[in-house]
Amino acid sequence: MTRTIFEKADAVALVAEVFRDLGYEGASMSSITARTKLSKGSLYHFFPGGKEEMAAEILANIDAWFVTQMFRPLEEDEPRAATARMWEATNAYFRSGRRICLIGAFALDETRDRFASAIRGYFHRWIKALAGALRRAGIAAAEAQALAEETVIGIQGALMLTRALGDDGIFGRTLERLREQMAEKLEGK
Amino acid sequence: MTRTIFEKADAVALVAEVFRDLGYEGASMSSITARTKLSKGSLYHFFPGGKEEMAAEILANIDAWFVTQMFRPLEEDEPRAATARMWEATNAYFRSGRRICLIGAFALDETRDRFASAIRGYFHRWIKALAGALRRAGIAAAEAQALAEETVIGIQGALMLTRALGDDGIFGRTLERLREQMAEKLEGK
DNA sequence: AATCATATAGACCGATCGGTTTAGAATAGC
DNA sequence: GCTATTCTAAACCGATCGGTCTATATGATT
Repeated sequence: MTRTIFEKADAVALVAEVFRDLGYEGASMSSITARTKLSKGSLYHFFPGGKEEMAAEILANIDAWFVTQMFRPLEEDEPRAATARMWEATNAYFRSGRRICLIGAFALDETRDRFASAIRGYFHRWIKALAGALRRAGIAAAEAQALAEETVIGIQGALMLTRALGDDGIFGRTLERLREQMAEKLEGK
Repeated sequence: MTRTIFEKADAVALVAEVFRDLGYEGASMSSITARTKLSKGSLYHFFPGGKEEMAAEILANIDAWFVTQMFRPLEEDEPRAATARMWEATNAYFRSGRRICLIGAFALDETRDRFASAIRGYFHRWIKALAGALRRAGIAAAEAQALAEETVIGIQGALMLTRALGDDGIFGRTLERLREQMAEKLEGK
């Protein structure tokens, strides 16, 4: 019996890609084992709680990435540097639109109910952190909040339309438009 | 054996709501029969091809609604009246954000592969029809295309964020913002 | 080298999946 | 009012579902 060693972090990343492709309900244990090359034994060793635990850890893992790479910088760093970093992180994470937002996808069907607080927490913190940075950069509170919301809406909408049309260009030009729109408000203030 | 009579159109609408709630993979035949009160016999009478045929007919049905209520007016009617009608139709159809876009949701997982051309066709025609109306209203071709794309992105992003945060207000204020942004470009031109 | 904890492979389980079939009730045409 | 057709109900089917379990291989500890 040959044995391949995996780290749990690898398992989380591999299973995440399957959920990203197939969705929570669409990702069956057999499709997960087939795509990740992890046996059921390995999967249930890492995730005794099965699919639900896999998804929960994946969401936590994504959230943690955004917290360190994006939310905390927005909350703590110099706002113009932090927003610049946000655009880079967004483009990198979503691979120029070829990768969907798993947390957003989960929000659209009943998977949302299982992970409602994680989903809400992620988007709430993103918007709040961004609004905070914009406010610290001198934009009025209400306008900062609205701009932050518009920005996240635009990113999510662009990810969806990219997949729907199979057009990679959409994400890049949407990000560029949102970035310029934000830059104008930052300068104008 | 009591018998309840359904029209096929009713069946399409009932099953559509189940797909909307649970997603394509999440909607099992048993959950469909339970929620719609249609027996398997009835469902397979109306849709001999099973789930896939149900979903295909639902998508066609949604598409047809948008074609008559939104796309054709945008393509043929006076552009300002047609865009005004689009905002009303959008708000009505998505029930102020409480209803998701099933076609968009399908685009996010592998369900997309089954219905790729229907999904692409729907979004492509929406953007093209809207861009055409904007051009006829005097906006330059490139700007009209970009504005149409931005608008659809904003609508879809708002639908997603509404579900993710459970906040009904998002959709309404996003629609209002997009409408005003469009109005400015229509006036400015 | 022997021991032990950890990790992997895959057979196996009951439940549920999508789908088929059979039987019977309601309606339409005559 | 009879018959043919349409539609509904639910038992039933093999396949697949998520999940459990056993056996075994590996790496760390000694």
